[in-house]
Amino acid sequence: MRNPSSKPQAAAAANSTGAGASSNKTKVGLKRGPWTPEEDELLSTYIKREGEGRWRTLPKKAGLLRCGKSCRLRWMNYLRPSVKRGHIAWDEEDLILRLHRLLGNRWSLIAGRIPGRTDNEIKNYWNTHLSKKLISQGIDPRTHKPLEPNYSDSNNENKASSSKLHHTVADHPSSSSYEPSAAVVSRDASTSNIPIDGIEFNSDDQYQNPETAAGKVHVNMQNADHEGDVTYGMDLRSSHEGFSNEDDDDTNYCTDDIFSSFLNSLINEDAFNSPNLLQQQQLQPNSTSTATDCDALISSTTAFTFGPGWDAPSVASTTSSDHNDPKLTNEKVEKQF
DNA sequence: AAAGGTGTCAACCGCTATAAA
DNA sequence: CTTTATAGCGGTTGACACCTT
Repeated sequence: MRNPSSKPQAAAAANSTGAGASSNKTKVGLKRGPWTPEEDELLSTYIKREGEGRWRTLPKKAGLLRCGKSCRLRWMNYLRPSVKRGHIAWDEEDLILRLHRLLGNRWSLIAGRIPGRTDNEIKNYWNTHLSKKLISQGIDPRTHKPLEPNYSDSNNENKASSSKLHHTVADHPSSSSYEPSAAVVSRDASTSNIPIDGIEFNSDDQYQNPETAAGKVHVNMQNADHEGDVTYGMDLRSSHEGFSNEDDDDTNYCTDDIFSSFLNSLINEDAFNSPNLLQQQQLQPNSTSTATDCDALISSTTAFTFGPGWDAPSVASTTSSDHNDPKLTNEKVEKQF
């Protein structure tokens, strides 16, 4: 991994306009591009003294020639003490895979479940590593379903002709159909026994595609008014400090808690290793079984009228189509309840 | 060794949601 | 109700490092 500090210094020397600075809407007098150590110091010092927030006025007060948005991003993604940098461990990778399958490209939500990691980092990691990894294993990174047989080949051809493959592949996979045949794909060197939700690693250290894995859980998360959309009945807004929100009122706290439990349950292999769990719970709605995360799952699915019709892959599928509809933000999803 | 291709990641953009005035 | 400010999100870009030929 490159030394993050090297780039800003080089860029500062070159007075670079910075990455992604393609727009001609550059605001006069505002610096853009990579941050210098001096700017980092100014921002850190100011925020430690005055706290976060008021990003619009912050640059001026802190003596920075940056827009507030840029300051916020720099703080959130790089300077915050809680930001963990460095290689993403295999267990984190597992978690990202699971969460992505559940949530799609909800990077902030995913990041909120992985302490110290930022949405930007996870997004980058997904685009540069995981999507390619899944493709190489014959899995559509958007739907987490098996790719069509020729996908890989045609993809490789594209790879040869496009240096931006990791963008185009992630955003526009061509697979619209697939054969739900035994798509047992090999996993890399990791020795994890932790099954991804619905994806179970077998004794050969391979994971089985959710479509073929036993114990497929169906939870109806579709809303009649938004067929195909994912509708979570909880506060989906992420917090980079995990999932705490000090401003939450009781209701929000409750829903956030439920959502956390719900996600935990989905992530937790128990929920998927017990395919009859939902059914059992529904048959015994007054059951006083032990209060576990699975209970939270059940209660949340009941509370938010999730019927037995949702399967995790379809969530990934539908959510991935969501990003063609940017209006369906987390907040919007939340509001649907 | 040089040139061109590819991968990575920080930073940008446009957009939406929410709260406050 | 409208406007404005703020916060936050996902997608995209481009500089730089590394790899391959």
